[in-house]
Amino acid sequence: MSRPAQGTEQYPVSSVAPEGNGGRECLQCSVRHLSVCSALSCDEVHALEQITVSTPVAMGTTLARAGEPRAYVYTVTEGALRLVRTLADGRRQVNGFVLPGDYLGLSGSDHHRYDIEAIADSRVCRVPTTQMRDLRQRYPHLERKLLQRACQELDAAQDNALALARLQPPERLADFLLRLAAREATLNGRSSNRVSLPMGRGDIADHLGLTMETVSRTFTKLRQQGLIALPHLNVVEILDFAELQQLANDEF
Amino acid sequence: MSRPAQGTEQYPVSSVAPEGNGGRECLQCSVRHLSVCSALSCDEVHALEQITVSTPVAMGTTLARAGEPRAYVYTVTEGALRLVRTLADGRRQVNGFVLPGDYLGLSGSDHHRYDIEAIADSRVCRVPTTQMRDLRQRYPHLERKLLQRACQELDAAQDNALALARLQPPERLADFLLRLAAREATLNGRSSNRVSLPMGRGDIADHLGLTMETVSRTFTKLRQQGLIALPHLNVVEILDFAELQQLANDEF
DNA sequence: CGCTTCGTTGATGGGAATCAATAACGGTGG
DNA sequence: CCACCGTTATTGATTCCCATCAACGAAGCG
Repeated sequence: MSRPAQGTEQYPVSSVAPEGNGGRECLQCSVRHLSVCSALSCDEVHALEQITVSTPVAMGTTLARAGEPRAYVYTVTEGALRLVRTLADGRRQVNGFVLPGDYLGLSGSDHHRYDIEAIADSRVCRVPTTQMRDLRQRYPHLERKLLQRACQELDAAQDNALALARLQPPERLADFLLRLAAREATLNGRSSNRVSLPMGRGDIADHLGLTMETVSRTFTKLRQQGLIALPHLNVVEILDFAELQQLANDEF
Repeated sequence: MSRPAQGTEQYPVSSVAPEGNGGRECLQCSVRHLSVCSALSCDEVHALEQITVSTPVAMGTTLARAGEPRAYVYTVTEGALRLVRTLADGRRQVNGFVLPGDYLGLSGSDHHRYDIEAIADSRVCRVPTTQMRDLRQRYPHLERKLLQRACQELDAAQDNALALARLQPPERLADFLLRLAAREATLNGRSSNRVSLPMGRGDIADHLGLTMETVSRTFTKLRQQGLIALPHLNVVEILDFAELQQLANDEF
């Protein structure tokens, strides 16, 4: 069940230190993950802190199920989750992967539209939707940040649609890897050629609209072409960034 | 060129009547198309009105091109437009169709990400992005409405991604037709079995990630199955709503 | 060390893309 | 009103690629 007692996280230390209990240790996530630090005053951050609950989520756990009322919004501080939709006949779509820094709660529906499943031991910050609503009304800055974020996600969703509609398997995979790399880069502050894949091949397939076999073959192909290396199953090393970008039609 | 001098539009009449010039005749679109009538005060509506310019856009005209700076946001009051992205090798994606009531301007980028092309003689209301920014800051209601709209579009974009990733051609087309029908229904206030298709087969194909031939064949198939009829090329009559919904995996 | 799960590789078939030809539509001018 | 033409849509024949089915191999875990 893994409550990883690690000290490796390197958040920027805030003036209010975490105190180790659930209700307190999440100031960082509020600041970091809603990206509101520049927009919120000290009072406002305190208000956020009051209603934020940091929760560990073990790998394999389902945080929410499609159709359930959306009682909470979340920000993710550790680990990785997937957003899954399953059709009646078993066809599966992974709409996206939720990584540290991501906000879960931008939806027009008051019910969950996806299963939210932890694919690694994770930690999320939980805020009741009702309180989030109050908070948004109280702090226009917050609403502005959320709108900005929603617009960015909209752009990303549209890029994804292009990939699904018109790109070939190798192009899709290249696009996917580059996006992952970009996310890791912004998250860590530094760019690296190594990208970790917390998700399995099947998840990648269901995200890219392919089968697991095709994903596997495509990995092999990219490896044989010298674009990437696979030092471990879940680690990709990007060998030829430029070529990969060209393959992914990265002209934007 | 077509400046359709028609009197068929049936907007709810507001207290400030249109005066026929460009700067004035767009109160309706502000009210109707940003869906802010319930949120804005009279003063606020006047402020919107001041900076709104209604413009005719002839069929075939390109309103904006991908890569250009986003100088304006738009609301559409008449006609239909398409959002198009074209890859270097000619592959095309139609990200969506913009119909009366839609808002064009939710993007995290300060450059256009799509070509915006009129597929019918249209009319749009134009607001400079700078002024829109001011307005949003002044009226939190407006920002709230925009966030809500962004969330709805996000949901729609994700539904679309599911269709592209996992649905078969007949399912995709069924989904597409039902969505069009739903939009027309909310727009007209009444539901109808007749859906008009302002876009050509090629546009539908590039929207659904198929070829024009497959779209055509799929129309035929649905017609032969008795789910739809095609009284004209650009009009679909939905004969079996329930069956069509089931085909589209409309369980949401 | 054996088991189970997950990933890779191979062989085959189906379905959409492609290429090609015909048919329907819409606008124009006689 | 109708004949003509360009465009768009439909239908047909073929090809190719991905999904499917199946077997093998690798990795994590007890």
